[in-house]
Amino acid sequence: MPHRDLGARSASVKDVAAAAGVSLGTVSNVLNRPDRVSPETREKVQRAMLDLGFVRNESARQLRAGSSRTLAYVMLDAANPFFTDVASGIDEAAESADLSLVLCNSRNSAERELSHLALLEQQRVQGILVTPVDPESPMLDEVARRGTPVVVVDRTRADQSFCSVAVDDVLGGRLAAEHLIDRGHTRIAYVGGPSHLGQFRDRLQGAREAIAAAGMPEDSLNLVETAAMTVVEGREAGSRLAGLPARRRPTAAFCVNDLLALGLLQHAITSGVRVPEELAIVGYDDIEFAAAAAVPLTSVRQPRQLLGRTAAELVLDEATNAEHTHRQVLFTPELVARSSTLA
Amino acid sequence: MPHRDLGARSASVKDVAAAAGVSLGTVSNVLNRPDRVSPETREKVQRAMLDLGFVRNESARQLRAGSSRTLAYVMLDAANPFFTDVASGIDEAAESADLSLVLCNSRNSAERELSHLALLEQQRVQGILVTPVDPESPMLDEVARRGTPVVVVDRTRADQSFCSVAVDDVLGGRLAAEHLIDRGHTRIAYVGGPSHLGQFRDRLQGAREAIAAAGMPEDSLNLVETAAMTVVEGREAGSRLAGLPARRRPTAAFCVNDLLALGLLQHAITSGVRVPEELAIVGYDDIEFAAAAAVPLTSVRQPRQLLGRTAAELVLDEATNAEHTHRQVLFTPELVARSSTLA
DNA sequence: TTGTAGGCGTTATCAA
DNA sequence: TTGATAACGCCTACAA
Repeated sequence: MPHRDLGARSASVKDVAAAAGVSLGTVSNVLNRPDRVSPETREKVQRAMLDLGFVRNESARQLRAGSSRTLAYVMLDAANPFFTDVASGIDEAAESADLSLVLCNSRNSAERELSHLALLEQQRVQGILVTPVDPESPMLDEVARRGTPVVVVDRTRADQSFCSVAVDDVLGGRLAAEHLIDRGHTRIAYVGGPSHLGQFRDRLQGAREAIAAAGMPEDSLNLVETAAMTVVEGREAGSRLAGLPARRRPTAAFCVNDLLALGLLQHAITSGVRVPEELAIVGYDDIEFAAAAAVPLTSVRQPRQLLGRTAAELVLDEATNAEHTHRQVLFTPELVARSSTLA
Repeated sequence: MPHRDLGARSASVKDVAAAAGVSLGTVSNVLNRPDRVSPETREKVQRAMLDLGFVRNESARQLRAGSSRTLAYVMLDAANPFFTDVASGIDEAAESADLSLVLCNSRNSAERELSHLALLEQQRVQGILVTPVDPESPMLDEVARRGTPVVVVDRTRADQSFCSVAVDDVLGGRLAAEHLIDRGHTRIAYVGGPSHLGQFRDRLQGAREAIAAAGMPEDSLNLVETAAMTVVEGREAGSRLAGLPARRRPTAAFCVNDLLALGLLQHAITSGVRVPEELAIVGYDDIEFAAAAAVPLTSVRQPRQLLGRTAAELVLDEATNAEHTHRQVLFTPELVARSSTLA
């Protein structure tokens, strides 16, 4: 004795028409051009819709229309506040354009990313924003080639076959390292990974440039590679640093993102290492929690919301403007100095 | 001179059939029952699909099939790590069931929530998980009545007309207050808001029960109402507390969530108030950043991922099992004591 | 193994 | 103002 009709197909315009005693076309008119139908009929039809619990079938609608009213953002890691801020920037822009935004989380898995992209493409979304696991993934090209606008967010591609919005990571790395050098540090850890990530490499390059410009030896920079950019990995990196003999131990650490920096900071504090006196720490992203940390974190700020908003605008342009040309927007990061580097 | 055909309709099975020189049914077979078609034909068809950049039209597919393969979670605030953890629990369960999860963010706006719900309903998603702005919203009933399974996450309803998963907030409030009472505090601030939120009220009730059980006067609890549960509001609450004359100023604060607690902590630190000596702080949720805070935060932990996973299982049961009956699952919170309350 | 036909629900066109 | 009809793209019987 089932409690509920599982297969109960919901009412269609046809059912509504029958119930209201009008034709199917009239119902459609009530929905789409209410002014073309007399008040009484309109009311009768609306009454029937209510009674039957009529819900427009978006699939049918879209099939007919050919395109949807939604935008999608495939996030790399929804648990990282950086990306949720980017998403909120996108959301804003989507709302202004009267589109709704759906979020998909690839959780750092290329496979999940792939299946999300495939589904979104099949759903004929207006455009896809994506922070890809691997920006060089050929899937991105395929999706774009088949006609869905794709914009790469917070990453760049070697070629210029996409619109992208990103922040100058080399500059950001340079700013962070210069700041530490200015404060007199000569042994600096560079904490992050995995090392194949573009951000890891770019920020490292910037840091190296700063080291070189200061006339310091290359090995002033001590690489501490992590498996991921999470708080847990940051703590782990902390214990690795602590394991070094004091004379070789860095007096400062530049972390590729704030989650790592927070983990590192946490390790330092629980093991009695004073920050910044014994270990200065610079993070990256300036997420909200950076300022609220044990020791407020010096960090490299990126314009997160702006990043998202701009990406959304680009994808909309690509979706609606036949004259669209790809653009690679590069924003400038900014160092925010706080106690974690200021004695 | 357009660079691109905007309206270019993408290839359909019919086009593929024509290109491959087979019938439409064969193409469909290649897609859905590849074994029923000879290897050569199959290859020919696949070649054509590749050449034409064929992408299945999910709308058409769904229209035919009647239902989609996606689950949706309408989040209250994607910027709150608590909810992203819940989301990841849902995601896990969805993945096991071979459904894909889309996330929508209502950003605390009833209006946005409404439009997301409407669209999801029209899209005939398999089920909707939602942490509503207002659990009593009639829209939830309507959606459910029209046939889309709806599960309320991290909230409860007065009636039992939905499946819901939540955590015992009264108990959580009691645990937090008892902990502070045990540590000898007699003037405790209760920080949170807006005050109409169920969580605000339930946790407050729990705190009051603890106060009463300890034989303390009711006004041992000092309400500090905030406009939202964010870090910024927490800071603001801090300055309000600081404004009280010392003899009336609470020596401890119980914050309705960790974001508030982090903001409060941040204010305390920058204004030289020692935590926990001068002000003990308890948060709620035990988000990852709580342990990494300036002073590691005592907090009431909720089983976030489990919450999500359970909610997903309930909605799937409702979607597939005709014998389904609504259940209200209530999990038990747990106090995690850290330095912010331990001198 | 392959081809043909009908229908899913909506919308728009056209005729009444 | 209202009603009939065709089409969107896919899938599945059923027929060849």
